[in-house]
Order: sequence, then C-alpha cells, then structure tokens
Amino acid sequence: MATSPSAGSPDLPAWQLGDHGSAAQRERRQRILDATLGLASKGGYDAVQMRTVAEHADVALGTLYRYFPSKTHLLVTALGREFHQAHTKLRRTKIPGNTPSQRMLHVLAKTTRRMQRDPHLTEAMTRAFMFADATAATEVDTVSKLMDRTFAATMSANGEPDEQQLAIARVLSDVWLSVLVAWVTRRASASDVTDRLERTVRLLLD
Amino acid sequence: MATSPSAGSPDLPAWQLGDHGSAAQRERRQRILDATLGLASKGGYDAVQMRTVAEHADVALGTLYRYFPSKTHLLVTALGREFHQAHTKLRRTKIPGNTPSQRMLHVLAKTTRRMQRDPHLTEAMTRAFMFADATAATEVDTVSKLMDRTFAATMSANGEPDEQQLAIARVLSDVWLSVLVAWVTRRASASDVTDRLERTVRLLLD
DNA sequence: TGAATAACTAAAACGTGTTCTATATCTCGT
DNA sequence: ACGAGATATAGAACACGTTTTAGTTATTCA
Repeated sequence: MATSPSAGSPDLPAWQLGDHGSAAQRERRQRILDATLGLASKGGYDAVQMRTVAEHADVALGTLYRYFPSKTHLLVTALGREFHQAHTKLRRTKIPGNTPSQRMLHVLAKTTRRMQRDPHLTEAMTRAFMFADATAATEVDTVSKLMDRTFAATMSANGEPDEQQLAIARVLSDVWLSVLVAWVTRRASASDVTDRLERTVRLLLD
Repeated sequence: MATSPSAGSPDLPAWQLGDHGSAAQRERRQRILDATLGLASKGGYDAVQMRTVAEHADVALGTLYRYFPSKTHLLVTALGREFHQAHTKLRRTKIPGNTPSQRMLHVLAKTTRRMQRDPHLTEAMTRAFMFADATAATEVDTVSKLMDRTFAATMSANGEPDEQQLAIARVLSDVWLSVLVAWVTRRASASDVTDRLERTVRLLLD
C-alpha cells in the first residue's frame, strides 16, 4: 500500500510532526520544507518546481510526493510552519498599545513589513493558499485558523478572546488575504495595503 | 507582429468588446466564452482545458491563445461578463429593504443562492480569480471594482455611494472572496457562508 | 485586381506537475 | 541474523498549459 511516512499516526499538521517517523524521516521533511522556502524566497511560486525541490532537498521525486501529495500541500504546509513560528514568537512578546485597535494596527504593520521584505515568498505562499482545492483543505484550514487566532490574541492582548473579538479577527483575516492577493497581482501598492487595513480596523474597532 | 484581434482599439474589458473587430471575430469571442462557461459549469476549473475549449468553440488552439493569452485571462474575463450581467440586472431592479443593512443582506443571500446553484462554475471562477498573477491584473481589477461598486450601490439603494459606504463595500467584497475560497475548498458549508456574511454586515452596519 | 499583411488552422513540440515501474535499501518482528 | 514489508531511488511516462512552425484563408489598400 502506498502510505505516507507518517502513516499510522494521527494526522497532525505537518510542521508539528517533529516527533513522528524516524530521525531520517524528520530530517528529510525538514530538508524538503527548507528547500521549498529557499526556492520560493528566491523566485516565487514558479521557481518552486517539484523536481528542483527534490534535488535541493536531496530526495527522489517520488519521495517528495510521498511526503507532500501536491505542490499546493507542500507550499501551504511550509506556510503553516512559518506562521506557527510567527505565532509563538508573538505569543512571547508583549504587544505595544493600550487599545485593541492600537495593538491590531501594530501587528498588521509589522506583518506587512515582513511580507514586503520577501515578496517572492509572499507571492508563492499566497498563490498556493488561494489556489488550493478541497484535497488540501486540512492544511489550508490549519493556516486559516492560526491566522484568526493570532489576530484575536492581538486584540485581547494575549488573553482569551471573546466571541466578538473572534468575529472581528475573522473579518480582518479576510481583508488581509484579499489585500494580499491584490498586492501579489500588483493591483495594490504597499501603502494601499496599509491604508485598507487601517481603514478596516477603524471601521470595526472604533 | 503577433497582435490580438482587438489590437488598435483601447484596451477595454473583453466582455465590452462587442463593437470591436469583425463580426466573425465577435462571434468567435462569444463562442469561446460560451464554451468556457459551459465547461466550467459542467466540471469546474479542471474541466476547462484549453484544447477542449478550442474544440467546443470551433477555433484552433492558436486562435484561442490569440484571443486570451492564458487560461486565467479566459476564466476571469468570462467571470467579468457574468458579473457585468448581474450588475446591470441589479441596477434595473429595486432592492427590497429599508436600511442599507437589510438591502445588503438581501443581495448577499441572493448571490449566495446563485453560487450554490452552480458550484462547479463558482469553483472555476473563484480559483482562476485567486490564482491570477500580475499579467492578468487588468482583468482581475475590472471584476474586483465591479464587485465593490455592486455592493456599494446596494447599500446606497442605487444612488451614489459615499466614501464610507465604499469602504464598507470593499470590506464586504473581501469577506465575500474569502468565504468563497473557504466554500470552494469545502471548509465552509453554505450556512457558514451566510453566517459569516451576516455577522460581518452586522459588525459593519449596525 | 493583385500583392502585402494579418488572421486562422493543424499539428508538433516543450515545460512542469503528477504518476508509474523497476530496483535497491532500510526497519522491524521473530 | 533473517525474511517480509515498508521506504527510497532513478528514471520513464503521462497530462495539460503554452509556444512554435508551416501552411491556408481573409482582409486591406495601392
């Protein structure tokens, strides 16, 4: 039977699989994700070619597909790993600002800056996320929920967000994604991104 | 020189090119868009294969590419044509409801129903729209602006929307797109779609 | 009208995501 | 330590978007 290397374990998000499979398998997976991020960062979505990823990660093409059943799964999983890092980092730091609105604007500005610093990577992840079909729903959902929770936690200053805050966080995630798509297609400049996000925060939180 | 059949005319959105090119060309273009919508409606994004579209439209593959430089351009243009129809139709009818919020909910519900009626078509257009890269920016922007204006007009009861309403319309467009993506990947059910939209309207308009 | 130019057609060819095949290597239970 | 089953490898093969080539049909305009 053709199973994945993590077969038999509960199907956790792939960047959490650090303790599943043999050491060699964990290393392979990390090499694959590293290669993916490297290529994406260098040349965007189109530069992440499955053959190239396999080469850089020093695995056979078939093995790559055993670990990640499609380019979309691969990129979205990589995105998940990045998001997870950003999320835990954010959890550890104290977000400046006295009101939910201020904190939100701070985090949004920071994230926007981060994305501008690596436009190719941003393009690759955004397009993968948006192009995903139902087979990658699990991976996409993981990232989506993580984003919602990050924004919600920002507003509540890392306490437990209430229902209202979660709803607002979801709307902000949506606007964020949409603006991201516009930015990737160059229909929106960096300041457009900031503008629209600030406007939305003001509509929702003031 | 390899020009497009509409070369020489100002670059209007393709569904507005009814008065450019020869009659034969106008008919070819319509046949192509019709074939696209037919295939999309039947089998979604994957069923819209360039060779198949060309066959159904009774043009050579090379001709198809002369009219639409990529699958994305093709699908987004088709989406534009549909949106344009819906928009003008909406403009002619009186939207029920006394408050912006009520009218908005009415239109959103109606649009949601329409999309559910043809899930394959929705999937095809959504994925094309979201996957578009910078080369299709014009087409995507046309659709995006049309969507914003439709929502804004809904709130203002077909009068001229003010700045505030346009900002709200944009947010709703963003949420709409995002929810659409979630629906396409089956991460959100039909009632999830309605729920999230209603919640957003309430956050923004009440 | 006739020659130049543009548009169209048919079909081959190319690039990249994905799948398949045959073989080799690893891992684990006995 | 051994044999069975799972994993990994190299590479061919396939599918579909896209480009290219060669030849045919329209269109234009002098």
